Amino acid sequence: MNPNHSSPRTRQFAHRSSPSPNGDGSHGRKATPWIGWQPVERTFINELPRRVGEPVTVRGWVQTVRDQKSMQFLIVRDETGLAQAVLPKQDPPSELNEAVSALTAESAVTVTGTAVADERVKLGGLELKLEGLQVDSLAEPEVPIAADSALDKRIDWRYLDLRRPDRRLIFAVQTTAEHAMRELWRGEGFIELHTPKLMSSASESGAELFHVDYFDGDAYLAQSPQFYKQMAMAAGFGKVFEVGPVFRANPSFTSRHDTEFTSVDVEISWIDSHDDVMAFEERWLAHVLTRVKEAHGEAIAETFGVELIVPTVPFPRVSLEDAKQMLRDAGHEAPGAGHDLDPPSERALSALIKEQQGHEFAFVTDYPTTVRPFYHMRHPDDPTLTRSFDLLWRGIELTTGAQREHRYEQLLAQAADKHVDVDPIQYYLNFFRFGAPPHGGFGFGLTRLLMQMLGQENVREVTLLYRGPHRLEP
RNA sequence: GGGGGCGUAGCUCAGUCGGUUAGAGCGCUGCCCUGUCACGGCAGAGGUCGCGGGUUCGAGUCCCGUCGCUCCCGCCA
Repeated sequence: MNPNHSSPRTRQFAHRSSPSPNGDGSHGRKATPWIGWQPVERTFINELPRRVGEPVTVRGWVQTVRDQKSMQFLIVRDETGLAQAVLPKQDPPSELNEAVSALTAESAVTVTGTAVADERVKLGGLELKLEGLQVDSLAEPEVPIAADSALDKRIDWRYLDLRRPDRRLIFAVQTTAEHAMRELWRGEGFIELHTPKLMSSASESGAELFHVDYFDGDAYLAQSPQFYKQMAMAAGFGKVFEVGPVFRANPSFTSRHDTEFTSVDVEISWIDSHDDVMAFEERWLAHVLTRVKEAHGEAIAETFGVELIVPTVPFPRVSLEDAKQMLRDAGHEAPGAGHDLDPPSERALSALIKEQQGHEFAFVTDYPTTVRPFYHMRHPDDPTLTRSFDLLWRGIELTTGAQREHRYEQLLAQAADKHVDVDPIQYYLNFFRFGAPPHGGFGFGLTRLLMQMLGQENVREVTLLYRGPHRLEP
């Protein structure tokens, strides 16, 4: 990373030399001793209503301190919510009073007290009569980001940004979505793969490769598990999936690209055409969205203002050329023959289909060989077209899929036709020499799914730690 | 790789036609405040206006270069 980028942080810390409330410069370094009551078993904040009248221990972060003349209020946040602790001020102030006064926002604390119901408290109608406090780690005053800070700055301080409940929701949704994916895969006998991310050559995704030194030679980071999914087909695994990282060395500066992201990959044997792949994918996605809506639909609507619509199956399908005609008929520009849709056309097409058919998803099928890799199977009746598809959701490309060419001689012919150097990928071509089943599958961008699901405008918002051309930290 | 926009206090931003001592809100520090809950009140600290050069009596403002961020296109998921 370039030195200019990290200098603001360095400068910030250098300026933070003001004495801590402890007078020993110990901000964020060590826990203070217990004051007052020792802790009992930890209670999460969302369980407090069931513990009214009991002694409880709450552990979390200081959201706010309201230190008044005769009363102190402390708002504590844990991963389940917010709660208020209250402490009358003694004259002179008690040791506990002094400790509360010395707290800074975002400090990590453990508090003890009695949970009591009190209608005056707007925060859930209950509070903790504070009786003990330990500062597990005092935060420096003045955290470097706010809720409305620019995305890039928030990513600099991602762990602070992620303390916000709305950011946490993103990853709770991701967890539910992945779980639902696996639920369906497991129910249908899919096998999970973990394919290597170090490769000797490109996996033909069309994206640029990251080169790495590999002992005395060279290696590349995998752009896709494509070849290995197909190997699993040749191995007789039948149906497979993988959720894992892929690496793309494209200098892409957009809101929907990153250089490392989580790809969801599926491959299925003994299909008749790419229609079977699409039929699986739509059923699978409908299941995922059903589960996410069940678990988080309300929270997503409240937090992000987005209504999650569980799609009906089947999704609309339109061939690429028909899609272009639809666009032209509706008065939009569309790319010429032999070209893929550009992003504005994708957005316009999604909007058109939503308008005409009331559906947010759309499969665009039958791409010409000019825009697809050599291993996509071609139509028997029109060899200029492939048995392939993209899946659009709300104007964004979520998936590319296809039936693959499993016939060795035909595969060689298509490689020659596309001027692919077969020497470095002979190992891949070998997969098809000893009996390969007809098969197909798709690659699916997990971050793009989340972005669309939560109405976010940038994949960086829904990526735990974004990686881009100029971003390798934190 | 091509094009557009933006860089001013810790954060978010304003800054007129080039004019004297660069502002606001939030945050921070101190004091005050009988239950706050976006608490409130008073006071205060905090700025190499991204960086370098130029034009000018005078530059946050205009010009050139450069760095960074961002969005769009290309590429892709």
